[in-house]
Amino acid sequence: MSPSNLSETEAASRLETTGDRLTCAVETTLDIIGGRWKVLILHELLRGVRRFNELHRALNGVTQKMLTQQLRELEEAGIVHREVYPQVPPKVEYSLTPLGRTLEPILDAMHEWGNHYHQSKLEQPEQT
Amino acid sequence: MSPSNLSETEAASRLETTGDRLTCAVETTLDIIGGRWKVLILHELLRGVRRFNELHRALNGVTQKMLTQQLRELEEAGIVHREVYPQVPPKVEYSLTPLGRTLEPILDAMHEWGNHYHQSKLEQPEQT
DNA sequence: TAAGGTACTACCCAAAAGGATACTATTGGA
DNA sequence: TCCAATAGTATCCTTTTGGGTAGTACCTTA
Repeated sequence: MSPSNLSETEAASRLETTGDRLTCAVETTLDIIGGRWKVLILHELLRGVRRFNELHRALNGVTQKMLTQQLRELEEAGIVHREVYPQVPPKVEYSLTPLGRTLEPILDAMHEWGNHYHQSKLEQPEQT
Repeated sequence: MSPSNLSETEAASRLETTGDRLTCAVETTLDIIGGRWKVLILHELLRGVRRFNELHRALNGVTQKMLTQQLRELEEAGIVHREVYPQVPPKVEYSLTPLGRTLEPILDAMHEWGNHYHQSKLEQPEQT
């Protein structure tokens, strides 16, 4: 269960060759940012620290339950940091961890491709 | 409903400012590659043309139904091309369209980040 | 005394995604 | 004659995901 005598790089790259899921590293990324609200949360947090209700207002349409749920998943993945201030009324601040911030290039690339895609769809709406 | 008198770039960038989904371009990308098997299919097709059964064998564990479904969605999005040879037994070849090939940098970035993530998890398995 | 704000949980429900199994048409080969 | 191979459908079922509503604790303000 532990990495034992493997070096860390060996252990990490083994995830690439073990079993039959050859691109599981891509799927790992997808697992983490693939939720319904995750990229929107990430987008907000890339701009700075946010309180729960700030996120709730920024992500028009999200329910409290969903927001909590997605934040917990991101927290568990080590992407966001949750800072609770023991005061009343409660105050909780969410921010990106250093690891979370490394997602920025991917978000950017996806943003760019999304635009590129819309563009190409406008140029050639359908091509059977 | 039609782009009418907007230039294409104007129309495309409007998707960024209209409504409350500010990062919808990122979500567009996620919609397209976010399926359970999509990135694996993309990974295979980035290496070359594949027949249905070749994909079926390469994606260990996928059912025919799921494979067909995901391929149809990718085809509809203009990402993959489906070439049917009218012969018996049937022969169908799947390949990436030029648009599909533009996804490669994103897949690469996600692959790299996934490895980076595994790496960091090995270094710091948990940090409450 | 009552309402309001914050950051949640608990419970229930609907829809979507994913999957197992069986079936199809056609022809070549044993 | 019967089986295998290809590229699928069709039908049913389970799991996951997403969401709505209500309720909670505590303090401040009116």
